[in-house]
Amino acid sequence: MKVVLPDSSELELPDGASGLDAARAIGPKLARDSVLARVNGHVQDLRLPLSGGERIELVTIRDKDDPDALYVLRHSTAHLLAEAVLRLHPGTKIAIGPPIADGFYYDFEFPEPISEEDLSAIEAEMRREIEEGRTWSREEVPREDALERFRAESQPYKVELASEAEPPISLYTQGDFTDLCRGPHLQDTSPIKALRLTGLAGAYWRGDERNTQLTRIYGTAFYSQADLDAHLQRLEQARAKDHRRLGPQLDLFHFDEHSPGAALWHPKGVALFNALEDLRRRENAKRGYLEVRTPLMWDIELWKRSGHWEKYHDALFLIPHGEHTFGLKPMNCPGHMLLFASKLRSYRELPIRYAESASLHRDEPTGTLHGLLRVRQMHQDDSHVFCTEEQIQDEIDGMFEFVGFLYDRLGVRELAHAELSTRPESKLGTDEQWDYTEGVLGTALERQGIPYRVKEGDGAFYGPKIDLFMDDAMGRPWQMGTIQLDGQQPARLGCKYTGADNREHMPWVIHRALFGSLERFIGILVEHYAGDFPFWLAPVQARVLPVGEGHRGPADSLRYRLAAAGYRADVDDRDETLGKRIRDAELEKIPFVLVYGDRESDDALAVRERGGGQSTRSLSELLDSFDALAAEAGSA
RNA sequence: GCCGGAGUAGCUCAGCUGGUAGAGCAAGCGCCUUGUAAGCGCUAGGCCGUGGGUUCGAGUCCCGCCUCCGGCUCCA
Repeated sequence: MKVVLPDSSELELPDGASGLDAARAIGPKLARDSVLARVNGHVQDLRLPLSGGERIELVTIRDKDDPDALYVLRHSTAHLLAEAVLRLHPGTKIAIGPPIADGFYYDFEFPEPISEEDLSAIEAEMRREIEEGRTWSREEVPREDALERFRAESQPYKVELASEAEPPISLYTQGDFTDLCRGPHLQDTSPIKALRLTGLAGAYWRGDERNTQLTRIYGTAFYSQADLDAHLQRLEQARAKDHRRLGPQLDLFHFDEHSPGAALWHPKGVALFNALEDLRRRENAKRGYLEVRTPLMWDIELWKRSGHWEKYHDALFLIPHGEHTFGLKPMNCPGHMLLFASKLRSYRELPIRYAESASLHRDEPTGTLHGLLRVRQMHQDDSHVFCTEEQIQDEIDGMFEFVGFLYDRLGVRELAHAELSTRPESKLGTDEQWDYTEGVLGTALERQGIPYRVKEGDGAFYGPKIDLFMDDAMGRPWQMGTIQLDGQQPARLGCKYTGADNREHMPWVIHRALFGSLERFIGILVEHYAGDFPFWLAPVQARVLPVGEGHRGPADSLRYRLAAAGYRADVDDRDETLGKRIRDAELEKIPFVLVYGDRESDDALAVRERGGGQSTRSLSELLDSFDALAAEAGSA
């Protein structure tokens, strides 16, 4: 048979030859260095037979940045981990051990609990295995053989997996350790040049909290020590962008243990917050949104009527009050429904777009709080659009235009990806309604070309939704904006309008938040810019530094004239050297520093830009450039 | 909520096997009178997260709780 190589040449091989045989036919070095075969674009274990006509590519240890090459390396390292764990902790039950984005993990049920201190011994054992050398062999067996084997070894999780796996069932063995595994795997341990166990965590079997909690060990591996070092350095750099570190450091906000999950916003943080709020308010107004305010606290009877109580009452902060119980609102929708329903509406009024950014409270589980990214008190740029069925598509399209506008202004478009969630098991409404609404959202996403995946059954109980996500500095995804269609809640809360046919109709409601939680959005912005905000967002846009004591008066006057022109400016007149104050301004990432001494006047200001560029400009020139910078960011 | 880890001065951290708590930066005061990324000196500052226990004696050992960190689950 013949197979096709990447350079389009053909290679003649005996029938049934494997990827490894192909490598051998080309050269001994290639055979030694190959880690997997890519056959017609799909990864395949080197040991598996090829078929005539296939396009094959051999991935080697030199392809050290190839994701597939890293996957196979880490997958094999995970097997070494399991071998080491079984040797050091006999009686451990092994579950699954896949490669993941930056490494691998393996889930175990240990006979005795282990702690992080045990990891170094396990890691040393893995190193010993590599030093000794291990070769992987692959075999395919009937299901019954696999079941028997894992029963004999008292490995219940493997028995469960083997009983569900698609035949042929493949087993990989290195040393005296055999694992049920689809592969592919390395030929032997020699390419594993650097490894590290990075962490320990609880993880539920099959991701279901009703199941046993297993112990997950995380690790990573590379083809060279330098690559591991570079990886660890990248992590260090990402940690330096952590908003939980930068926030207090830049004097934006902090948290106090007496109100977990609720930020204390400092003046500079509020400046940032308000810059976003101003943008939101201005752009909402341009698009016909009407700002409203509804109560913070409601009798829980309202949540029972809206349908939220049944599913979400655990997350409500409750306040007993006489015969009644009130709850802090976790969302604005019922209030907006009541506002709409407060009088008879005509189809001529639609669409009505209510917007509100009130404080919302949700009693999130303790273990889930995470700086500004997961809080208990937050503010959404929330809105509810009441419209007819014919208006839905236009409204949705308008929202996506709005999202694109905001992302471009804030420079975060490339961070965004989306999910479309369809009908859940427990839901309100008929299948026909769900067919329609899911279709509308899917169409809108495709028109916008936003990358997305479908999550079957993950919709809200009242309608399908689109969730917009962004990744933090560590690469963890967070849900930001959301757009949800709702044909149920308006009915429950008595929303209706009179149509052109003079009959009563139910409006559709589109729930939407584009930033999502302002808190979370600011957290992402801080990490994205590492605190180096664009001029229009910077909490302090300009700082005036009087050279000597005698320059305090003119420096103050300059600062107030900048403020009068609408810019956030302050003065640093501490008794410190100029060099020290410039250094501090740089560390605070202030875009403009104005040194003011004997040589300066309104006609000649000494301007230093963030990072060090210096120039001399008149005050009016400076204000012109401020105006230009602000306008560029959509702030005008 | 679950698993593992951590909590010492405003911040970053040191404090070995139990014996009366330390540094740098920041702060206050003084000197210097400053020209584009750290001037010098002095001073002050700590229910060692919190409640209990063991001990002659606990920052240090044990238990509960709180908060935070890494994950898991959840997230209208």
